[in-house]
Order: sequence, then structure tokens, then C-alpha cells
Amino acid sequence: MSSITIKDIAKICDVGVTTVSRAINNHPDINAETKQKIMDVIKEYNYVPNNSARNLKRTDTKTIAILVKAVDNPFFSKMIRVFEKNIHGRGYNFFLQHVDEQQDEISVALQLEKEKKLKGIVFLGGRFLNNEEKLKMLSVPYVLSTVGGIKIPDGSVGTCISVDDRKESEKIVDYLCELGHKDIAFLAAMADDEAVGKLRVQGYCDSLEKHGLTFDKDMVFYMDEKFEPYSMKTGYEMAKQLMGSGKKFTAIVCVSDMVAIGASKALFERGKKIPQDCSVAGFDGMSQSYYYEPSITTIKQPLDEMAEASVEAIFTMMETNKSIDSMLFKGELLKRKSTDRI
Amino acid sequence: MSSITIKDIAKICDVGVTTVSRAINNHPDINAETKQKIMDVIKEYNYVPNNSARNLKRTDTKTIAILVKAVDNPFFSKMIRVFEKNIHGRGYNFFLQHVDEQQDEISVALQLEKEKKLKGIVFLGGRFLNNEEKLKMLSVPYVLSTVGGIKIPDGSVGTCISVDDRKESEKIVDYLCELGHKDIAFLAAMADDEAVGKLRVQGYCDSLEKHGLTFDKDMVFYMDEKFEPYSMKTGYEMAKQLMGSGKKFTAIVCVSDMVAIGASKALFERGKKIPQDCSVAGFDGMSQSYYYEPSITTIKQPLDEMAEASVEAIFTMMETNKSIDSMLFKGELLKRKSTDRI
DNA sequence: TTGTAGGCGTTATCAT
DNA sequence: ATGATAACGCCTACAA
Repeated sequence: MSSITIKDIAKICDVGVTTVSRAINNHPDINAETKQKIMDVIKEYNYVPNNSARNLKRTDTKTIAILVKAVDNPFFSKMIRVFEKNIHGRGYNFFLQHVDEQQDEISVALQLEKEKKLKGIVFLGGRFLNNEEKLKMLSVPYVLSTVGGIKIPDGSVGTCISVDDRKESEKIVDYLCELGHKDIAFLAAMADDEAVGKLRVQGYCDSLEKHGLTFDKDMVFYMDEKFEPYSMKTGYEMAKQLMGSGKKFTAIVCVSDMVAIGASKALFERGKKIPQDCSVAGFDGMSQSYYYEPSITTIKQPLDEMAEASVEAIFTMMETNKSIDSMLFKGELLKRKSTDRI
Repeated sequence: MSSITIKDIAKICDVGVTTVSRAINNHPDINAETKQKIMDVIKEYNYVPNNSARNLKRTDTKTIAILVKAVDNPFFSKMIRVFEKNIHGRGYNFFLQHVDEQQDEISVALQLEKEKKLKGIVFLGGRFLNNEEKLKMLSVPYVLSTVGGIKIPDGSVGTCISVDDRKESEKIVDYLCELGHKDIAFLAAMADDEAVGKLRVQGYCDSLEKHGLTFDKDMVFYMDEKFEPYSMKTGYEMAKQLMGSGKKFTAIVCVSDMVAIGASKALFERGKKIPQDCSVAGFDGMSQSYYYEPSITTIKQPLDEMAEASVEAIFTMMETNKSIDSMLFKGELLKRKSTDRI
């Protein structure tokens, strides 16, 4: 049952293992004929080199890992394509690894770093707050992509790339204010979300203040742990809570497009019309927001740019071995049908 | 720069490498104190065992790989959770690997099988038609999950698990017929999709025939390669094509919920009302179909059951080393607002 | 152009 | 309970 190895191939071809290795790895100094013969035998016997053995021995791997937290974030799949293109374009391989909700992404990275002899790591999403100690343990450069506000600890090489959550959140609330809304509810992330969640609420506050509106903490609703975060379901539940609260509101700003869709459903169920009875805004700029009826006003995150910048950053850091300043990207306000003058 | 190894730990603790290995792997015959001391040192030095070396040496790994084609299929993420629960519940580890559109999933599996010493493989989605030769090369049992109609070649151990695409497609078209529709368009998968795509079209035909309606090939629209398959965009484009064709239709059945959402958008753009002017039906039963306005009539695939059956099957095959008959699951017709009497 | 031998970091075997 | 040592499968000096 033990499967075929390079030695077996060597024996069959009546050559040394080195020669087989050369054939496999496209080394230059090998006779074309012998190489052909070896490749034929390899194909015939379905020989597949053992990657563990390779990784163990190899030194210069030219591979970058992308660790994705929460696979089901449709948001990320577009970025991954950009990563792929750009990384391959530079002659590197990349390796996509999913990190599930319970796993700690840094621990996974630490393992992979050794196992695959990585040159760099891109984290797509994830929680890094209060994790400086662990980040410091990473011995290769890393990018926290779509993650803002993390301080890169001295002694490690990394950077953060994200949209300017606070400013963009302010921007979309500004828009609603300009449309004449004064009672604007906010459907936020989990109460303990210190990163994205908090920043977007702050932007909301910034805008209210700027427009002379008073912030009412009861107009902010936080996700319940028991629903999937950022999901339609959670938006639906929050909107029901809002409506049940008796608070008066003419607009709802949501922490994500999916939440906005869920909230809209709750409004429709109560017989409300969007935007006539209530305006609804999202955040992220996912294609769902366009296809929904009515199309949803949102902030489009510049995913392509951010992905490109991430690759750029990781390669720069791999060369210089020095951290780069964090980058904040601007979003784009997409004015659509779900919002209107009051 | 070379990182710390088991030998270093052994030296620091003044014990043999074997003892350290025992500590790491929770072997029974080791003194509790020495074990504690070793674990402390490991923590202090942030030692992480090299997985490549482990995999190389290990024999009994108790791990199953799940290869997912097209991560961004939101459809799969729910199943993955079920897999996780059930596999861990049986004391096995599992490893999630993403396979991108260009990669050949069987080749990836072949590599992983060796690299990770896998005991079994679950393929989630993917194309396997005319790939019997390659499937045969797999030396561990496998399940093709959400994939129907593939013949498991002799000489390998595997099975297929999927919804009964043909029957369920027939079922939803039946429902539209019962509502009085006679001009039913079908937005299908790619023309060359011999699996899911073809089966669902067949179900459509079955139903038409049963109801004494004549099949009109011009009422079937296939996805264009240039759009992302099964996406809202592709549904949108197909619906526009349909409307541009001049064909009369009172209902549209779509190959997926996402396609249905895209198609709905196109209808709305032309000022059509759903379901008053046109009924729309999807397939899959994704939560999106519920949250959309109007909620979309669809066939709900029993994802949980299918995932559980997949795990059940892989473990059974790992024990018996014999293939299992393919399984077809029934879906559930969810009657919602997007469809109505003509 | 080709082959031999040693070692990558770990675990398994066999002593002690 | 613990340790020395030989694999695991591959790559890479170095030698021929």
C-alpha cells in the first residue's frame, strides 16, 4: 500500500534519484532524452512527489499564504482573485488557507510559516486586537487586509490595509442628513467589536454632530451573538427590535449591505415602503445591494485597489524587511433607490 | 534565522527528543513533571512543531480533507459547518482546502493524499465527468458531495451525494403549471454543463411533457461563459436576452436562486411586477431567496442532511473499503410570493 | 550529464 | 519512564 517514491522511479528508469529530481524540478543540466524517459515513467506510474518531504528540505519557496477568516464572506472572494493574479504575476505561488471562526488565525499562520517555509502572509479579515504579542512571533512580513486600526508591534514586519471606516460611515450618514433625515437609526455590529464595528458607529456620530443632531444611544442597535454576524438574519432581527422600540425614525443606516437587506425585509413585512416610508442604507458595495429591489444606497469599498495594495505591500516588505505605514482607502458613495428625501 | 526545533527544546530541557515528542503528542508513558517542564519551555520559546516533518513520518493521521470548488458558493459554507461538527465528533481532524476554478480538484487531492496522509476525501462541488481514470488513482475513499450522476470507477472507493436535480426541477415546474402557466422560460446553466445543468433542464422538460405542453428550445437560455456562473449578473443578462427574444412568457424558472434574483432585477427594470406580470422561481433554497422582495419560490436543498450523509458515507467507506451506492436526496418546494396564478 | 551521501525535523522502534 | 537511532521522501552539495 505504501506509495511510489522518487527512488522507485529512479530504479525503474535505471538512473539516480538526483536525475529524477532534476527532471521533476526542471533543472537545466539534464539530458533531454533521459528527462523525457523519466517523465514518461512518472506519468505511467502516477507518481506524485510528496510535498511534506519537499517542504522539509526546501529553503527558497517563493510562496505567500493568504489566510481567510470566514470563508463565506462573499466580499473576500473577489479580492482573492486579484491576489492570485498579482502574486502569480510576480512569479510567486500562493496558498489559500481558510481559518474558521474558532481558530486563531495567528496560530495557524505560525504553523504554516514553518510547514510551508512561507515568505509572507496576507490575512484577509480577522480579529487582531490585543494580539500584539502573538503578531510579534511571526517571522515573515504580513499584511492585515481589510483590517484597520491595529498597531503593528515593533519586532515584526507588517501593515494594515482597510477602508476608512469612520470617514465613509460619516459620508453616508451625511448623505441622509442632506436628504433631510433627522431621525436616523443605526444597525451596528456586535457591541464588543472594537474595530470595524466601533469605527462605523463613530462615523455616524461624527455626522450627526456635524449636522446639529443629537446622538441618541437608543437609536443604535447591536448585533446579537446568537445570529450570524453581518447576516441578513441579524439585520432582520435588529430592524424588528428598532420597530418594537417605539422610537421614531425615517432612515436606517446599516453596518453592512446584508444587514440592510435583512432590515428591509422587516420593514416590508410591516407594510412599509422603501424609500417612501423609510430610507435604508448599507455599507460595502456588494453586488447584492445593486440587485436588491429597491437597489440599496451604500458605500462601495475599493476591493480591487485594496487587494492590489496588499500585494504591493507584502512584496515591498519582503524586500526591505521593514514595516510600512498603514493605509486607509476611500470608498465611493453609491446613491441608489433605497434612500430619498424625507 | 533558522527556527527552533524539537532538538533545541530537548537540549534546553536536558531530555531526549523522544521525551519531548511524547510531551507534544500526549503520549501516556511520560512523567507528569517532566512533561510540564517541557511544555513550559515550549511555550516560553514559542516552539511550533514542523508539520511537514510530522506528516512525513506519521502513519495514522486521522484526518479527512474537504476540497471545495468555488469557495464563494455561499451554499457550501453551511455544509462545511456540519462537516466540521460531525468529523470532529468522531475524533477526526479535517482540513479544508480551496480549489480554484482553473485547478483540477483530483490532482489537488492526489497531492494532499500523500502530503497529509489522508484517510478520506470529501469533494464539495466540482466537475468529475469523464474523469474516471483520475478518480481511480485516489487511494483513499472519497465522497462527491452535491455532485450527482458520476459513475464511481471500479478500483476506487467512493460515492456521490446530491439532491435529485431532475425530479426537483420537475417538481417546481409542476407547481408553475398547476398555477396555470403555459409559457415557462428556463434560465439554465452553461450549455456544456452535463451534470446539474443538464438534469435540471431535463426535469423542466419532464414536467412540460407531463402537462401536455410542448417544449420549445428557444425558451431555454444558457449562461454565457463570460459571466460568473450561477451569479446574479448572469441571471440578469439571460432575462434580458429572454425579453429581447420576443418570446411570450408568463413565468421564469431559474437554475439557481441567484440567477432568479438577477432575472427579477431585469424584469423590474422593464417595469414588470413580480408575480403579477411574471412569476419567477429559483432553485437551492438559499436564505437570499427568502429575504428578497418578493420572496422567491424555490426548491430547498437539504444541505444539512446531505452533509451529514457525506460524513456518514466517508466513515463507512473508510471502515469497509467498499464503495457505497450513490444517494439522491429530496428537496422541499418552498412556495413563496414570487409566483402566482396567471 | 550523472550519481552518492547527508540531512531537513519529526516520530517509531527498540533498548535501557 | 527515558533515550539513542533509524527511518519518512526529497533535495543538494560534492564527487565523478
